[in-house]
Amino acid sequence: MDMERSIAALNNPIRRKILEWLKDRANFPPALPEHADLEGVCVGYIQEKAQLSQSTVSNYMGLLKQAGFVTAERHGQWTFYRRNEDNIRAFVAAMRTELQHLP
Amino acid sequence: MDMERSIAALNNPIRRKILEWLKDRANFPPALPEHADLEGVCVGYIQEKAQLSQSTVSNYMGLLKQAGFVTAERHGQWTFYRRNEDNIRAFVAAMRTELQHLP
DNA sequence: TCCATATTTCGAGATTTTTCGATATTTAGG
DNA sequence: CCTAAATATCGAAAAATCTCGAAATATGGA
Repeated sequence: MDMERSIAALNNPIRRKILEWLKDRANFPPALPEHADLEGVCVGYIQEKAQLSQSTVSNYMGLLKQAGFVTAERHGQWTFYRRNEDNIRAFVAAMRTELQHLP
Repeated sequence: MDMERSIAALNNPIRRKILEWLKDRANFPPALPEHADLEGVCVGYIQEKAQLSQSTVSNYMGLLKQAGFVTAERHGQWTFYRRNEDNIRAFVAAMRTELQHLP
């Protein structure tokens, strides 16, 4: 759990938005039929919503991945990103422990 | 609750350390007798622990204050900073709500 | 093999953040 | 009023981040 890297990854409103969008696949266009069974969302769909250049979004996803908030899975030409709920929970817990003055 | 400003304020290891130090007055030198009844810690003591220039620490405390994590109280020449536990709790809760995928 | 598509990586200019020393401000005390 | 002490503010250089377009890589299909 690298707090430094995690907080840096969250220190950007679009990156935080992406994490929120990924809570629900329905926030993105329907998957292609051949991807129907796959978890996660491909970069192109995320880019479309983020309204940023493709390379910027790829960079963003790399930062979120390094921070452990998402995992990436390649399927053919596509990379599917999805939230890593365990790591996200662990980060929230760590923040709470570090910030809050617990008795 | 300005998440943008709050996260930016936390996006620095020394600023986070300062918030941790402020959990316990005992992390700093004993207060002067005439300050014995006052909550909070003066900038000089924080600077001593942070090992950064006076202006940097003053700037840091300003950022933490703007984010709502601390409050400042002037007493004579001194400014005493202390944690705002309510706001810190509120921020942790907001982070949890924003990040975690709650059912 | 060649091409099209999806994504990553690279290089660079623009912007923001960091951090400092110098200066200004505030207050206490003589 | 004058000085000293604590803190805040200002201005600037260095470092980091943001964001893009171009180029490189990976994959699937004709």
